[in-house]
Amino acid sequence: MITNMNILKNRLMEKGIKPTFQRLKVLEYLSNNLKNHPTVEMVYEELLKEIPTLSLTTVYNTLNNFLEKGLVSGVIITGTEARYDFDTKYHHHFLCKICGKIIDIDLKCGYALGEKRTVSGHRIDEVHGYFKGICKNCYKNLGTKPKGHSSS
Amino acid sequence: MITNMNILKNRLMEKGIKPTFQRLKVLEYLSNNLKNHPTVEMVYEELLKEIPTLSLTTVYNTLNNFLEKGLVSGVIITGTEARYDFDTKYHHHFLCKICGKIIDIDLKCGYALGEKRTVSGHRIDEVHGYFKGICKNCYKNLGTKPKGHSSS
DNA sequence: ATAATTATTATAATCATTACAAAGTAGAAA
DNA sequence: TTTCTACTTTGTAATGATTATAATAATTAT
Repeated sequence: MITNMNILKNRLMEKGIKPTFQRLKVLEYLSNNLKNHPTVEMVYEELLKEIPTLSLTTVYNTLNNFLEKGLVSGVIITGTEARYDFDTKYHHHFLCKICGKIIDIDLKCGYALGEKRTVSGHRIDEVHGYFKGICKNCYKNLGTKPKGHSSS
Repeated sequence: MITNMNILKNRLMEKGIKPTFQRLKVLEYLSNNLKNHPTVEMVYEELLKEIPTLSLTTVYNTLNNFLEKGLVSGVIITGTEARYDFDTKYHHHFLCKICGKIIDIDLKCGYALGEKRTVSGHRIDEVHGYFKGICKNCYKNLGTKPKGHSSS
């Protein structure tokens, strides 16, 4: 257990969110999956084991609520589904095209760090940045597993 | 007419794409809308005026084809729909929460410019970055139009 | 011209997300 | 405790973007 329930409860209340059981559980799941950038489905499937009556709508509502209140941050990277991050500190992401893993990236850049307030004169409210490519680990294994010696 | 048909035709052929009428028209539309970051729907609706038999599927197929061949770049920024950019030079975007306009942003950053080949040891294939906020113009007009003096 | 390949079209299917209304829950007022 | 009210959760249906599929059309090679 990385973070205990009382701390999570306080985090909710600080943001003016009533700490219901479902909300606590969603937040708990996110806090225990800091590196996974979970999708709505991932949160739902996992919590369903503990809360068999849980509704997918509740997970959507809860995550949207958290997002609005700045309790979590959203990661749009695959284009097909939203992902959520317990870590709200400014950071970027790297999506590996092979293993599908999403890796946190810290850049020493005033924009990436959220230090700059404007860009080209426009007021910045959110900064999003991501890379797509092949992660260190998959790249290393590329030579190891030949792609097959089918034809030619 | 920013770019003429022959140049566009050559661009298609260079990338190994057969220059059909529909493909040329889609590419022409993108080249004439460099600053609009059009959605599939925008391309479809506009071209339908010239090509009444055009299918939405063709626009999807064509844009995906262009994307794979690196003829255009994709912009995922609103989260609800894909947008396309004739300009494949590395650049970032700014989405104004008020007017909805997407503005091109050039950052003097090795990552943003696509100069760096790796980040944290991972091989970079694509770089995506965007800001959300209030654009210069909308911000200026904020004071001008009070939001109403309803209650309180 | 005929066959083979590729492109386009139309329709249906899919998938993530949102809308909506019913049912449940918790706390305040009586 | 009971009742009232507001908010939460739930389940189902609707939406909207995108993809799959199969039929038709056009192009290229034989």
